[in-house]
Amino acid sequence: MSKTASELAPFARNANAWPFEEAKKLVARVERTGQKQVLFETGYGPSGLPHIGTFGEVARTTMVRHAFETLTEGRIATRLIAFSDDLDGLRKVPDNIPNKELVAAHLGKPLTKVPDPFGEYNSFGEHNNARLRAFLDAFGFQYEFASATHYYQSGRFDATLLKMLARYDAVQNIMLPSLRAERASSYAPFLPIHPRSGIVMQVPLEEIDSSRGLVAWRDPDTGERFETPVTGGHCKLQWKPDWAMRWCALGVDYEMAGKDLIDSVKLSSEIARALDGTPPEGFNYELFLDENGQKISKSRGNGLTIQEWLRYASPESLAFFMYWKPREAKKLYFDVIPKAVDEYLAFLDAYPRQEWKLRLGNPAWHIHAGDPPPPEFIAHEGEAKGNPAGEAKSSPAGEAKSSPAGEAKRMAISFAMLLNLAAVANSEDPSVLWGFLRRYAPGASPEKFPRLDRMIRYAVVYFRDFVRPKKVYRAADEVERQALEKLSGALAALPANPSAEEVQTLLYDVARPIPRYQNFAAKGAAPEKPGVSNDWFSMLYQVLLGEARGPRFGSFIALYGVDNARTLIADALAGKFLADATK
RNA sequence: GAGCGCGUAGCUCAGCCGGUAGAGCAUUUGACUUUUAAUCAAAGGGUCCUGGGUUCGAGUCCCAGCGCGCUCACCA
Repeated sequence: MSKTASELAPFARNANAWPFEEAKKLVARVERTGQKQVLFETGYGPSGLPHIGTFGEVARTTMVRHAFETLTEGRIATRLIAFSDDLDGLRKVPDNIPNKELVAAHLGKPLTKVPDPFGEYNSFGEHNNARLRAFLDAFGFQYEFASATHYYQSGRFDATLLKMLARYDAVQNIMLPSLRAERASSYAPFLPIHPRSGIVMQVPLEEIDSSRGLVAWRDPDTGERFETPVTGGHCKLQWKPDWAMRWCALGVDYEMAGKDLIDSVKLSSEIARALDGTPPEGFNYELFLDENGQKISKSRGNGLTIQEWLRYASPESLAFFMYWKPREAKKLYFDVIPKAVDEYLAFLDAYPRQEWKLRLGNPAWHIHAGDPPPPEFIAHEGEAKGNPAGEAKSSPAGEAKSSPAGEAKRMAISFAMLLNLAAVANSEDPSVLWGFLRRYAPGASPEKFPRLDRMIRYAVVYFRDFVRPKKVYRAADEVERQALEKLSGALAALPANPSAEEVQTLLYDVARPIPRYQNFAAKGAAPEKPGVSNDWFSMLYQVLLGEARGPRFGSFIALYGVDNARTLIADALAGKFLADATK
């Protein structure tokens, strides 16, 4: 299944999947500079609890990183740092925290100086950092964490900070034209941290003394004058200069950013050049939109949270969503989940059959760092082939016949199909869905198909939250009511655990004497034994399941359980579903 | 105003390095289970936004235009 690095590299050089296109920019950079290491960066703002965009940025950056390693056959070391801007001043109290008043008393201070409202860490900043790391760790991302506070205070930025002070005018010449006159008059790239209050000050600078490495400013309240070194964590930088300084000080080679930051990247890049640095490679991905085409924002709470996605589908499907068309504005809301799941599965399914050229363009390759798991599929007719883990692995791409001769027809179960099944079965019980699947492939089981089992569990949750509320039930009229009551009674009289056939026969027998459902044109119908029309079954679906169509009803009841079915009938007749529908 | 993106079947979209327009859903028809879900088979349906250009050949590349959407221009 796998190829050695040197065998893979030629394919990688011809690959045009976007992570490779990005990685090629880095290869060119490395060839230009002769550097032996490449540094990737992703950054996190101070408001910073991890969210779906955080996942996307790290996942995408990781894909580029892996593509780069493939291109260079692992000869160039790579690192990814997750940089937290925890020295930024806290601008407002977040809504979603306890002890707001405790935090409010520290507005304006660096996050690492604000007490932790959750009482778990030394500071709010450290709390957020811990959350970020836990989040990234949960997905198994490989990264090194970096704290702005720590980096500033350790002196790691000092040399670059001093350089920026020396190039103060150049930086201002870049920044000022981008600002409105009003803001420009007071703008300074250095934000001194007030030696007494600890607040990150946004004040005009009275003096720039690069020989002594400090800036002079005045407290706007008291008028007191202070001189503050730009080094050692006594000054924070404004955002765009900060970004530039960090790139230069750390030697960042790659950082991607959303399209809303295009102008910022441009300005920061200019500043980086003014510091004799080379801005990183990178690209601008599109923002996600909500169902109405609006930008997703944490404050507005529109769109989809990562927790919500993961309630309905796997992390891999989310990674697929992030891989797919990063430059196009995509809507991110519940409806896209089933499609993302199914497309991911389709790519996973195709992977073993593909040649390497195609494999390197297959999202599954990028999502799984070059080693996608084998697809699961169940087989029709009698024996389901178990999961072909070994089988798929041992069959090389080029010669992979779709299936050995005589093997039953294989079928990948899609999320859409499971949702359909859940809808018609009206069930949140995974074992009911498994029951339906076993009718198709008797050998199938959760043990043999763990991923399918997981998907079924996701599907029933999705069904419960999104599909079931859309069901349209109708009320039974008098004839229908009597028929259903009769059916319920007849079901009760059946022996325990009836077969699907028995129930199906019962259904016909119950309907046969009812004039509305008689059909003399039916196959095998006779005057003394009328056939049963479709209307009977249609009524069952509409009244009991809220669907226009449904499963073979005898099979359904046999799987669903006679008692459950009788409860279903009772509830329907009691108008329970109607009441729910009008809510 | 600037930047980014989009415009292909009724709907949602795919179309990689130019080579006879595709899928899913929807619609219609058929197969199968005592007629009904899933599944399978088939059919209908397109001025690829418009106009130029390059080319033997353009949905695809280039230019211009039209329409739509988003982002930025205060802070990160």
